[in-house]
Amino acid sequence: MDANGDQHRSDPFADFTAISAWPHLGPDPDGRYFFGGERDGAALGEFGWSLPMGGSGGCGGGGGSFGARDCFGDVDQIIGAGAGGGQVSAGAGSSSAPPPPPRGSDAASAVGGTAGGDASTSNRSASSESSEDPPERSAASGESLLAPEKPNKVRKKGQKRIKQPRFAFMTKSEVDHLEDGYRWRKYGQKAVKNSPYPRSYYRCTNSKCTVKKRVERSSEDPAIVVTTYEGQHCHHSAGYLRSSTISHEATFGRHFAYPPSQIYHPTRLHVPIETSPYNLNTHRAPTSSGDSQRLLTSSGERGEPSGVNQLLSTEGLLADVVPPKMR
DNA sequence: CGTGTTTGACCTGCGC
DNA sequence: GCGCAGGTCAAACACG
Repeated sequence: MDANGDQHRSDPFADFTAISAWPHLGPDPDGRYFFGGERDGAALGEFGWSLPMGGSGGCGGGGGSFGARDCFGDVDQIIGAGAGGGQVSAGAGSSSAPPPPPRGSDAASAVGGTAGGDASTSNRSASSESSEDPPERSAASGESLLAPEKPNKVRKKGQKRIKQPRFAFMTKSEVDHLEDGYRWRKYGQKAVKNSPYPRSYYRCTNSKCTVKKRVERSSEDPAIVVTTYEGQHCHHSAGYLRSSTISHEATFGRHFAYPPSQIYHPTRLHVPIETSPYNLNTHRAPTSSGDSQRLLTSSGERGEPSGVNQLLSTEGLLADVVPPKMR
């Protein structure tokens, strides 16, 4: 509507510049939150994530750069050793190679990862709101994991929806919905203004988990998929395990309980993928700084072709809870 | 039958 | 207050 506010309005991440919900996280000099170093890993961990952060050490940098820690370096392999270059290896890397078991779980677990437990509660339905999923009470602890209140018509008037911690990253991929070990249920799709590509909304299928994610393609580069996660998983990726007798959670670590079918299935994740930092403020990967490249190189020179996601680096801009005003 | 997707309608926040 | 766009709901539908 307001042509003026189009930019802002269409910017799904415009509000990512708020205060951190995590005490151990701090803003970059420019006030933004990037994943870098252990603090970032911690942040991701709190999301129940162990995103590859690039090569080991030394990658941390000033504003915008995100350092990669060893713990995440391992993850790099998992997601896929970068083929270097920073540009997509369309068709490059053979995609059949199964990713090595993630070992970065220690970092994540150290952070608590999903251990936070009641980090999030269900907001899926009015019913869940009533009984066994009491509103978030961890806010007091500073985690700001506020109750995922029913964000719809059922929600009482005046009650504002509270944003949950979010982070985003962009990935070069042919597929929109990247596997991350969790089960997601698509609950909506909307056309995005100024973009020919729709935005899809997913919710974790775990009834007690309120994590959501939005997936959309960059209007600037259709090859790039921007994934935004919101909230924290209050469970492990057990959803997949139901169909698997193999506990990858036990094998790979809590944060990488990938189902065999997802990890090794050549037809599901064979598309070369490259994930790069995503500046939620600028909607761009900080390619100019070369951070991505460096990270990519540091983690990708293993030369291991990856059939799975090539998560080169993640500068998921940590977004976090912003003043309860978005809805 | 259970689970997931599609899609139009509806709600909400925000700028004007 | 209005209108737009983002976000969500929920019925219908598809699929294994």
